[in-house]
Amino acid sequence: MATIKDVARQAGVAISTVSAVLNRSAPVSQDVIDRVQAAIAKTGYTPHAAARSLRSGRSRLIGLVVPNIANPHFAMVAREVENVCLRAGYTSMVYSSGQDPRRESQVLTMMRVQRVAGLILIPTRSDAGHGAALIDQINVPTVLLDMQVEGLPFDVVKSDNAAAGRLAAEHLIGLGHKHIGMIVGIPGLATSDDRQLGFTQALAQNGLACDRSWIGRGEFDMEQARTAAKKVLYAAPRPTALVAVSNMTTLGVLLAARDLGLAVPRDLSVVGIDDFEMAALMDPQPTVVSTPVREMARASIERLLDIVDKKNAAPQANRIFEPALIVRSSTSRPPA
Amino acid sequence: MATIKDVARQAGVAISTVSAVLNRSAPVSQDVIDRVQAAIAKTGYTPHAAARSLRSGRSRLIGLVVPNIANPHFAMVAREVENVCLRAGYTSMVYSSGQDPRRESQVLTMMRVQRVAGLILIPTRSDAGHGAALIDQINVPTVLLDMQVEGLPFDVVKSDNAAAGRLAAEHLIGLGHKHIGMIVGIPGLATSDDRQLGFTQALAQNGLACDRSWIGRGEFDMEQARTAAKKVLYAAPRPTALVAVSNMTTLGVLLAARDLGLAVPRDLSVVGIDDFEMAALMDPQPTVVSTPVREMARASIERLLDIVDKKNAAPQANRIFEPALIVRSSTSRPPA
DNA sequence: TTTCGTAGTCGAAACGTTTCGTATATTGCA
DNA sequence: TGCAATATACGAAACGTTTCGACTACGAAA
Repeated sequence: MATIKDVARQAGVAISTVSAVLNRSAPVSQDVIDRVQAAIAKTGYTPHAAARSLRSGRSRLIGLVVPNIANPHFAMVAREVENVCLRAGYTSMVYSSGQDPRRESQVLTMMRVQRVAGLILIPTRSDAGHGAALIDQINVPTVLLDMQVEGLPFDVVKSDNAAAGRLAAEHLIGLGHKHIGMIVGIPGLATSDDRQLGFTQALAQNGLACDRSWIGRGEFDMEQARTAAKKVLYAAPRPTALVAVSNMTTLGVLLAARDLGLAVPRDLSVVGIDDFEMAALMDPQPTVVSTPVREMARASIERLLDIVDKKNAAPQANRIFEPALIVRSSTSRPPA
Repeated sequence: MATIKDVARQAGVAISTVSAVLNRSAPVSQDVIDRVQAAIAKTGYTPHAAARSLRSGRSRLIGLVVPNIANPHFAMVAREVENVCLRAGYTSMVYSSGQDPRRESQVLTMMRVQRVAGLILIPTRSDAGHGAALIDQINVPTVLLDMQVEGLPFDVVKSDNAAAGRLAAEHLIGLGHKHIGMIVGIPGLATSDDRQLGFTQALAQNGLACDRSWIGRGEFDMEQARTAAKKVLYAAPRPTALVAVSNMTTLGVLLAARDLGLAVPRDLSVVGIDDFEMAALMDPQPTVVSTPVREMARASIERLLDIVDKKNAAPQANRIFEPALIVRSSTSRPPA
């Protein structure tokens, strides 16, 4: 492949001059600019990112770590990040942590090997212990997406998760449900914990108790949520409504209801947190607390690039987005 | 950050010896190995991918270009590729072409700048003209996924698209439909063309004509497919069944039917090509010709790594996977 | 006319590795 | 005991850039 040296020879100028043209880093006469550009075209020169980043110490690579790229929710995040990066002359690099701290660590190492200039991280845990583990694995500007991690001093872009849980519960309470359960995710993960907290608070404020057996642990996975929901639905008395902590959880709950021959919403109301692109074509069409995924993704990458480009490196207040209830057909008044 | 130099100093050996330990590229005594490893642990050394790839001329980066990472179908592909790469010590880099040749070209340039060691490409067009344009943009081992491109000498991993179209049509014919239309994608794109070809052949073999007004162009996009399908469904006589060329197209068709107040499958049967993970929770549950996405993705990355690692660089016969019909509730006999 | 500042260009060093030829120590064998 | 062969370790060059100090012209100010 042609190198900057070939371009320089072809244009009859010094290597450093070509570099100056390429980076607009020093004044160059129009004549030379033209010759260099002609030489670039003629040689088919493509800059060598590795050489560039080795010498300059800056990589123009952005790492994105999501729980699972195959989950449409996170795929959407990846798409937004990709778009912003491409426009800004950065290259993004997406990897899945699989919600597993060990794999997360492996992925972070890879990101370090690649010397990414910045990181957007959806963490696998949010407790202080995990924060302590993460802190010496991360040595670049980072924005946390979806939740805070205790002990990590990075900017956070998230939605108001407690509000989401509250909204879901209040909707069901408003419909007259008294026996409301929830399928949560992984304890120690703020998205799950906060949503559960809001849920519990809403129940308490309305004088409702939540039986322990009505809380199931679904691990953000469809099949696990399905199993957990079935267990909850075997409880006596059986809850008449269930809140699902995430999109995959919602699918699991819906399948569990079907497994048990329960009609939604007649026998069981379900409200999910996080919306589905295909909601209109689902059966039932899920009532959902939706979160502005794209806006959040965009906010996080834009904030990150600001920091990386030194436009505004000072840590800022967390960006917190408001969730919104979307009522569809998976909820109704409880059976008489 | 610690460099190999720091490790060498700490271990009291030469830089080249550390390198030999790191890469097992020369015999080193056990004593030295131990000292080097201790030094690595102590200094927290992380290799510098850019320096490594600059010097060695090999990057251990794999590029993946898909139409749209936000489409769950392609997100699944990305996930498989990611997994295989991680296990093999490679790093993958996913980008979306947006089905737009200009953006595809931009993405390919980026991949060249990054000096990827190999490429998995789902092309935006498959005609000879596009092949000619691509050939001088690609200078690394490449595997084409989903379809061939005329004039490109690369290995191909795809499904039997004509068979998919045939399967879809034959299912509808078997149910007794006489008026069958199809919403296709972009002409000049083999996935679409071949599926349409199989579809047309099946009709012809069964003595059925396909009115031109029953073919709509949906561009692999939900909204465009919706519009195209509505137009087709305004035709007189209106088709009693529609085949949709892709997953997004199927969604568009289903929405179009709903827009026009047509019940599926009572008033209109629909069979899609490519399955949905959430099929069980859809209304109607789509009858579909499914394609082994994950297996294809895995086959393509494994083949690519074989080539890149020089294990087997000779071009091989295309890998062609067989599609399968999955009958659900979006198809039935035509209205009397 | 001299001096100074500035636009334009150049050359060489440096970034962190790998690679390869060379040097040294150790072993096996005559 | 001596010598070839082998096993280890080393040093320096090179990969393709960016960066920075130095040099040359030339026009403006004194």
